[in-house]
Amino acid sequence: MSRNWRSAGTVAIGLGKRQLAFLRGYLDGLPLPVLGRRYLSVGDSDLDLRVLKAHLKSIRQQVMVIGERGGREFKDARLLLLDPDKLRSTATQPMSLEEFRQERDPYEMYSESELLEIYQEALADAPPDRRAQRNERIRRRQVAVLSQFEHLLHADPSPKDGVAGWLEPSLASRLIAAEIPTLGKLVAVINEQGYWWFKLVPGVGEKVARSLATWLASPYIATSLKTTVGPHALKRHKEHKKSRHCDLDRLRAPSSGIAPIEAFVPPARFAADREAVLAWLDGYKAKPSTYRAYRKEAERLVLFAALELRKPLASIYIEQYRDFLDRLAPGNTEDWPYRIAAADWIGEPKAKRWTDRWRPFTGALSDKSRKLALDVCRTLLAQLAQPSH
DNA sequence: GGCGCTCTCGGTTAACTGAC
DNA sequence: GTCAGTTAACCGAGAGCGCC
Repeated sequence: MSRNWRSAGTVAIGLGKRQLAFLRGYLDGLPLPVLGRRYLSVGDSDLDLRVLKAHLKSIRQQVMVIGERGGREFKDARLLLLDPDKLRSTATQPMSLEEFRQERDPYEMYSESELLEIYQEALADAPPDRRAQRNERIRRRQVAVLSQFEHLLHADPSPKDGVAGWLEPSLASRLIAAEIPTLGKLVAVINEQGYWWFKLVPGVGEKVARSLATWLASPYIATSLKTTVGPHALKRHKEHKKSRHCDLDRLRAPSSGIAPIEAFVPPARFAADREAVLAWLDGYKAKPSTYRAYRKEAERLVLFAALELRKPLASIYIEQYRDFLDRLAPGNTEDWPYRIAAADWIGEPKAKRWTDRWRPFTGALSDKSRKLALDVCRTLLAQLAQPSH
């Protein structure tokens, strides 16, 4: 029975108290069928020894994974992989009284009480069996390690935890190979890349990726991590498009403060400008092409006014924006009097609006584009200046 | 996993409309 | 006819996605 993520139906480790009790009983020498009935609730049809051994192997593997959560202090976890039968069979049993009699008193010269006294003296004088003592020490350490695992079972995940401490081993190793070593990094990568993040991880497919994202988004995990994957990473693009407003929840501004207008958080005194522009844009929603073109231009103007001039729209001149557009170019560092570097205004072409890579511009504008931009902005400023606004 | 078609996006340009 | 404002279409690139 394979217990990888495909057959188990889960990517996360799902060990509980019952499984630990199963392992503890095994280490104590109880027969597997007894443990299976008592702790795993397996039916008689599953009492096949091979099935039970597979359960045992799976539990041991998961215990090793959980041991990763404990770091160095659980370096003894590998002791749990030792076969308890071997630990017992190597222990030398003391000679019985009858065997002692045949060896030391074959002709029955001693009375029962005398023989018993000699026997006890011989046992006390016998050299210690070092292997038996070592095995006994290992057994005690096994029990101690198992007790410590009880505590780890209830540990909350943290962003710094390694993926190897929480996920199925082969999955964890693939994430680590893809330079995703921690749960925090995993959430960040999923949010950055979106639903198709798993394309970055060879050997991880859509089904597993979805399962992983769902696990990370579960309330308990999200609360523990203090971060979670966004709704965009849980659904394919077309499915998500039906509820596109959700995108706005996760739009995040880079450190410069630049963000799509829907997510832009301006200083309080400019909040009214942003609202007025959004209201103006609403008037064009029935005309998608116009809405898109106007949003682009209005967005740039609002960001420029709030982040560079730090003035409300009502007090800026269109010439100031013209000067900004004239200077804007990817390599312009010398002839650049503004607060935010030109490079921070310019992003990758085709970057999605809801990613951190998005910027208002993708390069210097052509003459025609500058003219269109200024025309749209002039119209916007004129309409905002009207009394109704 | 590879391939190829489709979709989406930002930038750009051209066409359309109405006022003068 | 000219101009400003508005709208639609096109382009190129990348991502999405189905099929094999």
